[in-house]
Amino acid sequence: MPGYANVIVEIALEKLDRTFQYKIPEELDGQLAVGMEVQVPFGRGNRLISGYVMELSDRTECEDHRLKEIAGIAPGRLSVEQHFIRLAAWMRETYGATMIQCLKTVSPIRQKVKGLEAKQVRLMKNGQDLSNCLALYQKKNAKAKLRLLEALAENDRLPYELVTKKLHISGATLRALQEEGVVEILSEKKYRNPPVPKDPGAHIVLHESQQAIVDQVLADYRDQRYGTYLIHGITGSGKTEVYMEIAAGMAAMGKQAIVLIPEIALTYQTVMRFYRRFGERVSVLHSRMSAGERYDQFERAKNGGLDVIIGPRSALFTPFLQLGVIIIDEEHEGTYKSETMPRYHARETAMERARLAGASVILGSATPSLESYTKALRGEYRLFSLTERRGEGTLPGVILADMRKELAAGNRSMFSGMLLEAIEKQLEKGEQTMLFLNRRGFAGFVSCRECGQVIKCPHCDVSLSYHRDGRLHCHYCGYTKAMEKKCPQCGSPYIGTFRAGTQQVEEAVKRRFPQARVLRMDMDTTRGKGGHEAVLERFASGDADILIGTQMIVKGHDFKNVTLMGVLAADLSLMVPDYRAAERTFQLLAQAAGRAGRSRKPGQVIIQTYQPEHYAVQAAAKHDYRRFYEEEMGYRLLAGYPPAAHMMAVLIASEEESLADELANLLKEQLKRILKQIPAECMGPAPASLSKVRDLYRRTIYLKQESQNNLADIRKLLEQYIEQNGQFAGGTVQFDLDPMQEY
DNA sequence: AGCACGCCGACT
DNA sequence: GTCGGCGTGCTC
Repeated sequence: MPGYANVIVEIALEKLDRTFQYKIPEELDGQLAVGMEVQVPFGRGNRLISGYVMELSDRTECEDHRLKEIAGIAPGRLSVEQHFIRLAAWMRETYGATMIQCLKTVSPIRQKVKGLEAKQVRLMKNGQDLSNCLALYQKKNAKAKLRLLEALAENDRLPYELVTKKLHISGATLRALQEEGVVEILSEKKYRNPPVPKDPGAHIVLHESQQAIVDQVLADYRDQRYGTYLIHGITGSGKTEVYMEIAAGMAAMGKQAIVLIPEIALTYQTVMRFYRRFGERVSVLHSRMSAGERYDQFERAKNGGLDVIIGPRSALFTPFLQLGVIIIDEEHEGTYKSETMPRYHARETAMERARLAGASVILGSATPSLESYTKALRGEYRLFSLTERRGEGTLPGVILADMRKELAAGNRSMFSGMLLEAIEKQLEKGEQTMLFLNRRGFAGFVSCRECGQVIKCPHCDVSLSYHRDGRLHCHYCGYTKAMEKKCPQCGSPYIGTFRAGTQQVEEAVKRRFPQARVLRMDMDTTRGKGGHEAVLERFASGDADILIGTQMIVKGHDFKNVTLMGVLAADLSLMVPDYRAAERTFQLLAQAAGRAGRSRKPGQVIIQTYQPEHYAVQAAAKHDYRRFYEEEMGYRLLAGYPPAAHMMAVLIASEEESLADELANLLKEQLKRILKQIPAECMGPAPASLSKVRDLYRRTIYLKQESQNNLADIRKLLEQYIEQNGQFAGGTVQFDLDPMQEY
């Protein structure tokens, strides 16, 4: 039996990102396990605080006499906590962050104190009393107290943070003042009501291909085969119904389901269907929820009050005691990757949680990520395909409009003749049109409007970006050259950065079709609560003939009367300097192409492009995922990009530009030494694509290696180096495994 | 975060 | 000298 336990203490301070070793007393021998909550004596006063067991061992690095004994096991301990501690440890190992950061991400327990309480300091004296106090402290030379009272005399309530940080009042001084009755420390609690469920009890009849998936997953689960399943289902093939039936099957066995969706606001319809099916037993988390509301829902989940939870990434950490399945809808979406530390991917983390809990994972998408599809082909995931549309809808016909020909024919407007004609007809028929402006990656890439050629980095096969210094830069390797005056391919002078926004499109449409009623949906028109839904409701109710928008209009909304989808600048996102550019483009186009004609009326899609021959455009137009996959995978294999290999971005940031460069070079030098032991391809340092953000100068280094473990080892060595080197105090270094975006 | 230690100026 | 206040650093 191990005699020692490494415990991480329950203190909301990141400086304590380490474990403390305790002796295990005889009476607790054999009762402790990793993840358990325990009471330990801590600090000089030996006050009892709670902590979590991180590790059990029978050896110690400390001299034995310095170690204290664990006082006892915390009451109300639960096995979920155990999973969460292990999950946090896995995240730290995989993505590189502090244990505290990982624990905070994973466990609502740690967040509750901070999230629920907004601490304030309030003055309790006024008038004569106050003057007396001030005089007294002046006499006693109590400078800190005086400083605080003067500040409070002007404003009798101040946030706790401000008092301790800006006014430099220590906790000890504040407590003394509270004892004297001069100030009061308030902690405000905020609770709000959970969302209200609506009309439960609807039932669904599944198509046999759908039923087959449900049966297989549930049968495997009953046989304790907890696998991962990828459902590749075209838009409208009824994936959501499959999810609901699997969740219902789990609920019947007393097991719970977590359903992850990319953005709650964009999948309102999906959420409503779950409400109708599960009523009180389902809860929805969304990003606008306060920490308190979220915590309430987690409590409900823990107490057995829920069968299903739906939410974004963070819903993955719902403390269900009998987790049966984790479902990830639109698994290819970039929002599943966290942009703050730890930079975890919800898909991978879901697998780990499922592994710990003994649960199944369902991934669903019309356009699976290359990562998932590759694993499915290798047999690591069970692959299901749903190839038929539910109901009467059929896949719309897709026409490509070659914008180079339009230009050659003298059409310099943003609409092809074909699209104008089609819109005209729609207006006559009284049917609705959506215009999708693919504006992802507005970054200043440079393209030729005659031949469609994009200027690329000779070393990296990504587009070069035009910077304000008038030169072209590669964000991966740092290569730079002067701006071209003519197209290097065809010599055309019509070369430049591409610019177009939804506003310009709206104006152009209004000019061309003054009689049409036009709605625009973008960041500007949807700002504020319920902005998306308001615009979509208006369009759905027939308030407008044409809806213009970016990404957000192609996701998850079914409009019965929309029979034309026009895609402007389809290839815009092909030119983003990112190895995932083609994948993103294909996903967006395929989604747009599946959007129109979702009722009895047949739909039509017109895609305007400067590169009609590009495989991402071609495959999307033909609704042919497999063709896209083969081409793209060939490219990834050739260039060594994920999923053919793993990649890690090292992000260096500093307020001082020279220091950012210095640190980047220092890391590169150290990397060169490390790479002698663990070989890997290394690119950079280079300025990040947004080389200055919020007054921070940013530099990047990229690493490629076949094994994820090797990258993790390199990261650990770099972390060690950074910790030992004092020069890194003026900057930050972050690591991002298999980044979803360029930096 | 909380607690003790040690430094520093003021006062008997 | 000594006392009280205040910043600093450590916590198995």
